[in-house]
Amino acid sequence: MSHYTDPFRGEFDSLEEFADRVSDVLKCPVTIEDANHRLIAYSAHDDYTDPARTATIISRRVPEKVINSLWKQGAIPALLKSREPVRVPPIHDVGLGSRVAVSIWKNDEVIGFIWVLETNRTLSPEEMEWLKLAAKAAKNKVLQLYMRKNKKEERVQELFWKLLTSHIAAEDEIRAHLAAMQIPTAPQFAVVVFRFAADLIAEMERQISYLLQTTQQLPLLLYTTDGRDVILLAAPKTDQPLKELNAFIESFAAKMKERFHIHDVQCGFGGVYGAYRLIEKSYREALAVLALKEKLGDEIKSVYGYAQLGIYQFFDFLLEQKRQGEWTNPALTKLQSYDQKHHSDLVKTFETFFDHNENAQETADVLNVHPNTLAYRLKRIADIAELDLNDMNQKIKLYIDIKLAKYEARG
Amino acid sequence: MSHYTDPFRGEFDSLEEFADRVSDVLKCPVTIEDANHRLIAYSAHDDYTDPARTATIISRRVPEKVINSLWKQGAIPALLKSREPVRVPPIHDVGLGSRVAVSIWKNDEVIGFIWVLETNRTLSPEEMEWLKLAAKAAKNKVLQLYMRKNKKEERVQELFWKLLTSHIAAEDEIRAHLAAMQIPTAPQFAVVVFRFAADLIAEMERQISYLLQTTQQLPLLLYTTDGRDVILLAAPKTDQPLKELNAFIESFAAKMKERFHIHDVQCGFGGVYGAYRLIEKSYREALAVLALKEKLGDEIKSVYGYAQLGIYQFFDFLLEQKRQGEWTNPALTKLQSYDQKHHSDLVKTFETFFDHNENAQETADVLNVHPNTLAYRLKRIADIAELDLNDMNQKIKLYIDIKLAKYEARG
DNA sequence: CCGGTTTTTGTGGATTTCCACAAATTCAAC
DNA sequence: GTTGAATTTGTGGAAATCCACAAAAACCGG
Repeated sequence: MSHYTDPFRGEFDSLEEFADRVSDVLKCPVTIEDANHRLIAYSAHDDYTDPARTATIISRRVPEKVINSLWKQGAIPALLKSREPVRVPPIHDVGLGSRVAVSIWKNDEVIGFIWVLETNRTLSPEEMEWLKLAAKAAKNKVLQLYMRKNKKEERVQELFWKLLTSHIAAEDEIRAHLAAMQIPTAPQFAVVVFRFAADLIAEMERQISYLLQTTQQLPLLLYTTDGRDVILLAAPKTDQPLKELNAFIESFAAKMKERFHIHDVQCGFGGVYGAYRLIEKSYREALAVLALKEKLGDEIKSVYGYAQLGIYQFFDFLLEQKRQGEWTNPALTKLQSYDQKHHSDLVKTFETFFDHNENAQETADVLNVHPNTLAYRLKRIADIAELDLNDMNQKIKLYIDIKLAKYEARG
Repeated sequence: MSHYTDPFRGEFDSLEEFADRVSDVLKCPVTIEDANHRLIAYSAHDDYTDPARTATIISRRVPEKVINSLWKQGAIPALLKSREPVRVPPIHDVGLGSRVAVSIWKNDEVIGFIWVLETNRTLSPEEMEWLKLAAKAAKNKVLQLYMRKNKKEERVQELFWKLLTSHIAAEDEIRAHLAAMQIPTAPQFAVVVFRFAADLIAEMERQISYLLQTTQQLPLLLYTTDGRDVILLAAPKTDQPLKELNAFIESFAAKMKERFHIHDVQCGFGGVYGAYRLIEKSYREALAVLALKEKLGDEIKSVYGYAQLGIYQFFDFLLEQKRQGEWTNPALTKLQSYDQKHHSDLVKTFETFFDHNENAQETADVLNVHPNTLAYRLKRIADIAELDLNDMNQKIKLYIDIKLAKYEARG
């Protein structure tokens, strides 16, 4: 244990062997992860591990909730900033015992981590120094994996683009390709597109990739980028795929903001399908959502899925129709001219009423008027526009025409 | 007063003179009407007339409510069947005193009526015979008017067709033509089309024309026919034109049924416009309503106006889109397959719910289920289709897709 | 036929809506 | 300014909705 010997010098056949060596030296269980918290290797001769480590080994990746708490607690940010070992106090919530970690660097990029679980002892400062040496020694081995993975990823991305552009039509062929690349199949999937404010630079892409890799909410089969867009093939597991996808997107956006201070992420996803040849359709739909968001802004702020676009799905068609034919809604025209003449807000009232699901209370609150006022205005609208408020059909038409007018104005 | 003199032999300059003569002979006020109850002439030297006669003379036509009661009471049907005079007892509701009437015939067609108001005397049988002679004597004079009017009508119809087909574009020119034919202008109008079960034969056309002529609910500017269709240019007077038009159509259909036993009359009307060049558009819209009715049947049974078609206005367009693109609503698909598998009625439930304006009570009644059942099903629908029941947008989309599927199935 | 799930119906009470009417306020035009 | 119409707000009671819970009833696979 003198400071001029490097216990990690020499060749190791595998990272497993290396992990065992580190474990031997430090007399603690050791795990080695890549930059995305995927398990690369772990020491085998340990009598005790905490639940977090067990789970990591079982699933070959660090559980998301553990990663989350390590972010919150500050360990991961620290590891990403410095080459010094970091001690993490126990976090009982997620079954994490006390441990020490160090990041593995290649130039100025983190490519992995070594974790040392302090089972019933505490590493001495000297041992901490050794850990630093271990991180340096691990670099080359980890890098090899990293390179190999990147190579594979390139080929996979190429396949993804073929799917996104419908360059392979035969379902069998697609299945074969996926199998060859060890990409799991899934009964249903959808294309998700995140669109950032500017073209993606390497640094940012790494952060995004990191976030996606560590997400375990829903399996991500394929991944690629295109200018400002990050494109994913996500495979929801339950029979409520839309909920899953929405939750995933919300959490992704939240993490982007909180960890990397990146706001301004738009997102859309297409239909959930079960046939691979429909990937292209799902992609088109995802792009359609984003295009609509650009136009409509707030109107559909919290909508991500094409399926949830509702009537906006066919707004492009309608607008085209409207522009070529003489499409007028006399009812709307009357209301508009009434509004103009009397400085009233009938159109907006109706729109808001429908925006809030015909809920009187809610609408009145939003408009800052008495519920009776709302009722009065609706009656007025019915009179002026000769609209039968009991006829959903007519109401829908008016609503669509109002939205369409807005859409047209911006479009 | 002997039976071998005809007091109406000889020449009369005008029908007015003739009316006076009849009045002199029978010692009662006399009015002469054409087949459509328009006033042609009336005797002048009368000291007493009842309110019905006064109104007739003022407006130069028999008030509609009087016509109605004469139909109900049976006088007009009798006059149309026989050449014998008919005595009508007083009908106080409409200000009608006791009177005797006879129809004026040309071949086997009624071309007018002579009315004799029995002010303070009752016609004797012999006087009734004289009245028959008067009817015969009036024939030629009335016929002249009738011919002249028909000639004019032909030219007017020609003009109407020009308008219906947009053969005259300049507003001024149209206005000039109308003025030349003494057709009143109107600030707003719409094209109404009645479509009968079969091509119109002369007899039926006469009945229709009669009904339209005697309608005073709303001014009818122009009239023509085309195969099974009767085409009108109607000019609503109020600022609730749709209500007027609907009422007119309902009452027309009711009278058709009740007086002439003609069912199976479809009807549609186009938009209400103020510019003559839009007559063609209104006509196209009226035809669109009829075409949709053919397809959708019950769905829009009680809708006549294009404006009230609501979402169906753009169904043709949507259908086209649906057919060429891959337009699927996964939510609907899921519901349908659920229905199939479990023999349930989720789609129909949702549709009915919306058909009845999202009214729980009403819908439950129509479906013959407990309101709680309805609530349960809706929650189930939300789960299965991943539909947010608080999001009007999504609900509308589903509703439209349901209707569109129906429409497609029939179209 | 059983056992479990899904669906339907029932109950009761808190909450909300609906409606009619009236008072107060605003607005516009004379 | 005044006047009258249009609009907003307030009030109260009947009706409807919402919700949670529970008991039936129907359905389904073994």
